[in-house]
Amino acid sequence: MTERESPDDPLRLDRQICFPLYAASNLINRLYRPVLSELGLTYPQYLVMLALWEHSPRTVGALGEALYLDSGTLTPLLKRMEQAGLVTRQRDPEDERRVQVSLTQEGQALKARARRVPETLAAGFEGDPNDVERLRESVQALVATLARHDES
Amino acid sequence: MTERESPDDPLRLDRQICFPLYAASNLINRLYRPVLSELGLTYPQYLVMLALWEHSPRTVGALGEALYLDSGTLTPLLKRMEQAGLVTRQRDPEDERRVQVSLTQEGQALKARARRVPETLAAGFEGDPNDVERLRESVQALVATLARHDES
DNA sequence: AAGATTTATATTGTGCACAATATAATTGCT
DNA sequence: AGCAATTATATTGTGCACAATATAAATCTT
Repeated sequence: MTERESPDDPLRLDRQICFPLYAASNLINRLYRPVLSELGLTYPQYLVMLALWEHSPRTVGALGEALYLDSGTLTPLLKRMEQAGLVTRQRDPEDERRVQVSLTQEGQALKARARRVPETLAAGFEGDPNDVERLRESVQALVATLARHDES
Repeated sequence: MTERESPDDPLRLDRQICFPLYAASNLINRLYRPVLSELGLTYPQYLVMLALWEHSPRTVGALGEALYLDSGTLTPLLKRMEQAGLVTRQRDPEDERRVQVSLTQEGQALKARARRVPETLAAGFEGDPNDVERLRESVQALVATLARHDES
């Protein structure tokens, strides 16, 4: 049996800010999974599609900057999406180091089927939409801070 | 080129609540990694240690409930921690279905070396501690909601 | 008490996430 | 022009996360 009752121990699980963010991310992934699987997407693939629906084509690097991911994650993920017929990947003739990722017609068309995803999942978040909105802004601010520290 | 300027499109990346949580979780993992690697821990292993430092032994199921993880994630992770000499895993003689996970002396002793982890990483979060505290409570509340939906 | 049901953990297979490294193209320097 | 440094993506290897399934022990039912 380990020690009991240390309300001021900085190592208590419920005093960490990192843990609820980690748990929330896992739970969200689990919540989205069945909905997105009907579209043939995983959650990270859905994020790539959101980015491309806003602006296509984009380089691998631009996608990574938008999603805070690197090529080690994106390259195999994009290859699977290419296999699925959602995107094409081609070297930029202007700069052969770059790879341009473009939506296919099928990928563009998938947006129509995805339109109801946010409202479908809104139930899982419950509560006052204003609270959710404030939370989103707070976490966005935190992400900006963390990203700044990550670069340096 | 994809469509331009749709500020009210519910599929815009910056309107999602899920994405900043996902990004924050990844960035935190990245931030903790070098610090925890000096302790020989990954971030999920660190969470298991936090849970066990509060209360050991615990069953695999109890750990999973505390961390919102299932046996498919925990079993291999705990085996690696056993290999590292941090925990032991033994079937509960009272109920042979259960596996009790206990801290070893080495695992217990690691807590002393981990004490400075939270303050070491606090810099990455910056800002007013009160703001961070409020954010933690908001995300904890969200996790509770998501967990409730996850069960049903 | 025997069989059906439930519970707890383990296993298998897929897809991230990332550090470290490799490769090749571009840029900068002299 | 020639070569070093930088940049962009790909590859390799490790460790999660999870759905689906398997296995075995405990409980429930009659």
